[in-house]
Amino acid sequence: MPQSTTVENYLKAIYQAEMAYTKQKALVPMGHLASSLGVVPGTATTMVKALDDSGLVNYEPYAGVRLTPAGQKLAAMVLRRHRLIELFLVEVLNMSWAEVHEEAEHLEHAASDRLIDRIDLMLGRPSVDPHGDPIPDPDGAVEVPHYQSLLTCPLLTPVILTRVTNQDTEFLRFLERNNLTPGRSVSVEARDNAADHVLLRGKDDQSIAIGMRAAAKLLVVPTSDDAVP
Amino acid sequence: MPQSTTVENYLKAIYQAEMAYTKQKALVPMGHLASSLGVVPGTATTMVKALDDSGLVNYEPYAGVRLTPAGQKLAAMVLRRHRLIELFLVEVLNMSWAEVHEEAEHLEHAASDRLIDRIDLMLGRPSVDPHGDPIPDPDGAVEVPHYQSLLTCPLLTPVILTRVTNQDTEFLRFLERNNLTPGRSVSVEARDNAADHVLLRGKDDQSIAIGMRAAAKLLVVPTSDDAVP
DNA sequence: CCAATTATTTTGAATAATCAAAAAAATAGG
DNA sequence: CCTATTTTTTTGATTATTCAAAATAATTGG
Repeated sequence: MPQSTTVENYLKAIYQAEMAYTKQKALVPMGHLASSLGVVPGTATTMVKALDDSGLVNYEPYAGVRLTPAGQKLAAMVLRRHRLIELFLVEVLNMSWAEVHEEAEHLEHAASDRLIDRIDLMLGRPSVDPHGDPIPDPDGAVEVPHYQSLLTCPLLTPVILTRVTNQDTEFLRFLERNNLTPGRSVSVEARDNAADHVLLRGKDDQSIAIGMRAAAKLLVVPTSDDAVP
Repeated sequence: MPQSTTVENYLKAIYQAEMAYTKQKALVPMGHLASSLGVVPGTATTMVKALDDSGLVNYEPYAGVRLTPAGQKLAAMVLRRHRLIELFLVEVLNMSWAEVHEEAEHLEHAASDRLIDRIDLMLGRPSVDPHGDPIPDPDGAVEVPHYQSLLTCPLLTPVILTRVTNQDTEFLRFLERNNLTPGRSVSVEARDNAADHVLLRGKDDQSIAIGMRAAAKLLVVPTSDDAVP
């Protein structure tokens, strides 16, 4: 039987690809899965066939993979552990926002349900992690609000940074240095497709240019969204 | 290259066998190592030969293994992580004294040095874990006081329970139910070799009989040991 | 000190996860 | 609708870890 850490990593990668890469419709291509796991394509094929045999995914040769309900549940539990651990490390152990992802990447496979429940309780059953990623509930349910990004939000209008969909430590450190962390208010001064940049201005009136690739990873909500009267 | 979790478990087992089983003199026999790791003897032989090649142990065929200084250091780090994690789970997350061993058994391989240092700091650089086991310092140094056990301490004299050298969950739960946790005061009323039991009386004046095997695992210090005047 | 027992090592095989590189299938552009 | 390119799968090996069982060495009690 396969080792659970490996299975968990495959399921997590497929889950995240289903979320981000394709918009719920299509299958996840083998090539994408392989590269996101850092293995050669042949390895992914072999493993995915084994996961199919275990009933965790549906594998369609030459087309791609998709999680079964059982696979979705397991993947959501891995993400739940990961995100609760991240928040715990930041809130309770004062670890750096930029570095907890790496740590959680290992701990997510070692923490028991009992421990995760303690953490969940201690943090007050939180719904998002320090990067704004939603924390699946114990049944695997997640609500994923439809956010705009710094690439799509209106110009010259203050918005609140709400979620960062990139866990690269260097990138997070850059954001931290420039006060671009969840909860902060910013507005987009200008976008320039040719220059491939987005010009931001924060509350501190400092102006920063970031690339469009990066801007797409920063999700926002309108300021004063006292919607639903 | 071998996977670190496996190596860590072998080194830890050898380290603990060197401590407990033999009193620093002899080599750890393969049979003992194999059974404490739950593998067949042949597996232990194979693995130990690989560890020897890595310079972590000295293996003497038909005689046994011993850790090299490098192996000792690594083993001490595993134990340091394990014990700090146990204490953290009890102190900060309010987990049960009897159950944290199992949890730490997994987390010890996943926690980074940075995390362990945060935990160490938060707990005030503690020197013992919830079972009274000493926590190695970051250089691998441990001070192991010479304790008496409930099998060797004087009769009818109050002593303080200081360390429990058995991590079996059922056993720990039994101790917890009977108020036999570190810090408690007890005295040995009687010992009966034929009956294989030791009769204890706690502060609450309840009397409990435990087997001699068990009594040997409960280490104690004399009450009011204001030694060193 | 030798036979019987016990401990250890060796051998051969299995499983999990991976890679490199060859083969096959799918896709895209003229 | 074919060829060139890209993607995926297959094949053959490799490494880490393990077991079962045979072979060998060590020990122990007459």
